[in-house]
Amino acid sequence: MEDKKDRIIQSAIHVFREKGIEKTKISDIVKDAGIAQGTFYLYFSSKFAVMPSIAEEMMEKTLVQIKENVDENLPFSKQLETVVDVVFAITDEYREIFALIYSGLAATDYLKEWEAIYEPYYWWMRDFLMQAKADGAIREALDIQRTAEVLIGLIESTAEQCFLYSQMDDETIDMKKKAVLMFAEYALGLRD
Amino acid sequence: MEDKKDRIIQSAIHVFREKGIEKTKISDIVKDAGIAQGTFYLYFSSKFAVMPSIAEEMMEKTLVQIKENVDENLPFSKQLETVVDVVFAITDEYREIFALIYSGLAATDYLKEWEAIYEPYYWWMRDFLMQAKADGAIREALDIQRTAEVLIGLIESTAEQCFLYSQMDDETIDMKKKAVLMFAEYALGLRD
Amino acid sequence: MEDKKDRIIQSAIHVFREKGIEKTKISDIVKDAGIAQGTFYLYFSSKFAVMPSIAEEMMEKTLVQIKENVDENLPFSKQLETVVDVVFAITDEYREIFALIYSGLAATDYLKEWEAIYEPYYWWMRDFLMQAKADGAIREALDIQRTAEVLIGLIESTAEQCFLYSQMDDETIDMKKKAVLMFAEYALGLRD
Amino acid sequence: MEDKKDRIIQSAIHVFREKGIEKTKISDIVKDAGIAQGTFYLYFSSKFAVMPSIAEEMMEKTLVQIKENVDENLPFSKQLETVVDVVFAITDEYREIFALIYSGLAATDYLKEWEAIYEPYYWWMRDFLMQAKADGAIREALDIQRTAEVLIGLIESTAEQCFLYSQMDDETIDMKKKAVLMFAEYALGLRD
DNA sequence: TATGAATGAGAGTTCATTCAT
DNA sequence: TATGAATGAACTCTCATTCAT
Repeated sequence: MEDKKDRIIQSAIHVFREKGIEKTKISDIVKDAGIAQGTFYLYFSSKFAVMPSIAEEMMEKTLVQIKENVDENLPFSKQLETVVDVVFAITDEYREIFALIYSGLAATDYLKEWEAIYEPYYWWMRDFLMQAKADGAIREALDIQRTAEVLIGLIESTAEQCFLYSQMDDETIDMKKKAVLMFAEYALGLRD
Repeated sequence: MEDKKDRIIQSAIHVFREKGIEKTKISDIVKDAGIAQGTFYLYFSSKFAVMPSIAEEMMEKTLVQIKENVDENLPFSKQLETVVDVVFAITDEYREIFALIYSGLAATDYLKEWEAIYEPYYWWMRDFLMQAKADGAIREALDIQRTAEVLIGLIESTAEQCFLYSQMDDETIDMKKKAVLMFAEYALGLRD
Repeated sequence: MEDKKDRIIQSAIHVFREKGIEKTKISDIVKDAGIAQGTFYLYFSSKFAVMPSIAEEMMEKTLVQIKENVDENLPFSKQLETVVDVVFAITDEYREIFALIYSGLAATDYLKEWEAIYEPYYWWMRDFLMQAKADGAIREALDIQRTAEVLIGLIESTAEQCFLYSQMDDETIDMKKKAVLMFAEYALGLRD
Repeated sequence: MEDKKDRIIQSAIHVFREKGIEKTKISDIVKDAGIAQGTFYLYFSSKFAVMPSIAEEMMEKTLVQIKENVDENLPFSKQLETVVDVVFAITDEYREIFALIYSGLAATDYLKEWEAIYEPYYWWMRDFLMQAKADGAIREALDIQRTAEVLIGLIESTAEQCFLYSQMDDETIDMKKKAVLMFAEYALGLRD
C-alpha cells in the first residue's frame, strides 16, 4: 500500500530531524512508523534511499508556500520580499532537514536525483523573473535562467547562514533579510 | 606531539576525499597516517571530530589563495573577479571536502565551531569591501558586515551549484561565473 | 523465545565454571549455546546481567535438593544435619558458581536483585524452624525470621570457608561440619 | 620507594570503592595516585595483584579496632558484643572493599594468599575463646580452632547480609545484631 | 627509578539484512 | 504483503603494556 510508504517517509523526516541522519537506525524509523523491520525493505533499500522522497516533499512545501503567499497584484519588489520571507521561514522551521538535504549529497549516490527535484523550483523562479522582465520591473539584459539559479542560491545560502550555521537573534536575522533583499534588488535592477 | 595530530588531519582529508565520510573507517585513516588505531583516539573522539580541523585547513587554503591572487593595484571589479575565480577553483578541486563540510554539519554536534572558523574569511571580506568603499568603488550606503557575509554566501552557493549539486560543463560554469559576477557588481553598485 | 534465553543461561553457567567470569567472553557463551553473537544481546545486556538468572537457578537447585533429602519423619536434628550436608555438597559441586555469585555482587549493579532471589530460601527455612518450634524441638523464644537468616548465613559461610577460600581435606571438612552443626544445635536449643 | 607503593595501594582502595574492581582501570589508579602509568608496573603486575595488599590493610584495621575496643575486664559476653559491634561497623564502612575481598577470589589467582592473611584474625579469635574457656565462661567441650572459624564466619556473614546484600534500616540491623549475638551465646554455652 | 606517548590486539556492540512464518 | 526474531560481519573503542627518554 502507498500508505505504508508514506508513513515511512513521514517517520524518516521525523526521526532524521530529531537524531540526525547518521545516528538514525532503520529500526528507529520503523518503530516510529509502527511497522515491522522487514517492511521497510519492501519500499526502500536503505535510509539514504528515502532522502529523494523527503527532498521532494520539502520542495513541494516550499513552492506551495511561495505560491500561496506571493500576491501577483503587488509590485515585484514586494513579491520578492515575500519569497525571501517564505524561504527564511521554511529554512527556519525545517533547518535540520535542509542540512540533511544539502549534506545527503556527500553520503549518497542519489546526487543525480537532486537536480531533477530542484527543477520545479527553478522553473517557478524563471517564470517569476520572466514576468518581472515583461513588466519592465527588472533589468532587460538579465540572463533569466542563470539569474534564477543564482538568486535561489543567494536567498537560500543567506537563510542557511542564519539558521544552520549559527544561532542568530531575530534582530540580526532581520538585518540579514534586509541586506539580502537590497543586494538582490540592486542586482536585478530594481534600484540603482 | 602536534606532528601526529597533523598527520591524522591530512590523512583524514585524503581518505575522506577518496571514499566519502560515510564509508571511511577510522582504521582507513590510521593506516593512511601510519599510526596505531589507539593513537587516533588520543587526539580525536571520532571521525566527525576531525571535521572542524579540516574545515579550518580549507578556510586557510582559500584565504591564502585569495591573498596571493588578488592584486590590489587592479580595479576593484577585477579583484572581485579574482575572488570568484579562486572560490570556484577551490570548490572545484576540493568538491568532496566541501560536501563533507556541509554534510558534517548535519552529522555532528560541531555546528557551533563553524562560525568561529569562518570568521577570518568574513574579516578579510569586510576589509576588502571597506577598502573598496573608501576608494569610492562601491555604494556608500552598504552595510559592510552584512554584505560581506551575503556576498561570500552568494559566491560559494553558486560555486556549489556548479560543482557539488550537478556536473556542469565548462561553458555553463563560465556562464554562471559571469552571472554571479554581474549579479554582485550590480548589487554592490559597481554598475548601474 | 524462552528457549534461546535458557540456552544462554545454561551456557553461561557452563563456561563461567570452566574459565571464570573474568576470562569469559560473550563469544564463548554464544559459541557454547550455538547461537549468534547478536542474539545474546536480545536477552542480556552484558555477561554480568546473566548473573541474577544464574543465582536463581542455583537457589532452585539447592531448595530442590533440600526438599528431596530432608525427611520430615526423622528428628529435627537429623533434618538439620541433612540441610548442612546438602548445602555443603552443593557449595562443593558448584564452588566456582558460588564464587561468581559473590563476585558478581561487587562487579554489578544487580545487588538489589539478590535479596529477592534469596527469599524462597529464607521462606523455606522459616517454615522449617516454625515446624520445629511447634514440635517443641527448638527454643520457644527464638525470633524465627532473624534466626532463619542467621542460620543460612552460618551454614553457607562455613561451607564457603571449606570450599571457596581454602582447599581443605575431607577430614577437616568433616570436623567443620560437625562444628557448625553443634554450634547450631546449641544456638537453637537442641542441646544444652 | 615504599612511598610510591603505598600510594598505589591507597589509591586502589579509593578507586575500587568508587567504581568497583571491574570498572577500575590501571589509569584510574595512577591518576588518583598522581604517578605515571608505567610506574604502576614497577610494583604490581595487575590491578588484581593489589588485592592481597588491600586485604592485609583491612584485616589490620579490623584487628586494631577489635583490640582497641574489647575491654578484657568486662564479662566475656560483653566482650563478644563488642566484637560483633566492631565487625558490623567496619563491614558497614568498608562494605565495597569487603565485597571486593570476598569476590576478588573468583577473579584472581591469589586465592592461596587469603588464608594466610586471615590467619592473624583466626589467631586472635582462638586466643579470645581460649581465655574464655580458661575462665569457665564458655562450654568446656568446644573445639577452639573450628569454633573460632565458624564464629568469625557467622558474624561476618550476618554483617554482610545487613550491609552488602541489602539495605536494611537501623532497627532491622539492630535486631539482627541481637539475633546473631544470642545465637552465638547459646552456641558457646554462655546461655542455656 | 620514573615517565607517559604510543601501541595494537581483541573485546564489546551495533544494526542492516534475511527468511520462515 | 507483512512480520520480527535471528543473524554475523564489521565496526568502534578500550586499555594493559611497552620502551625510549
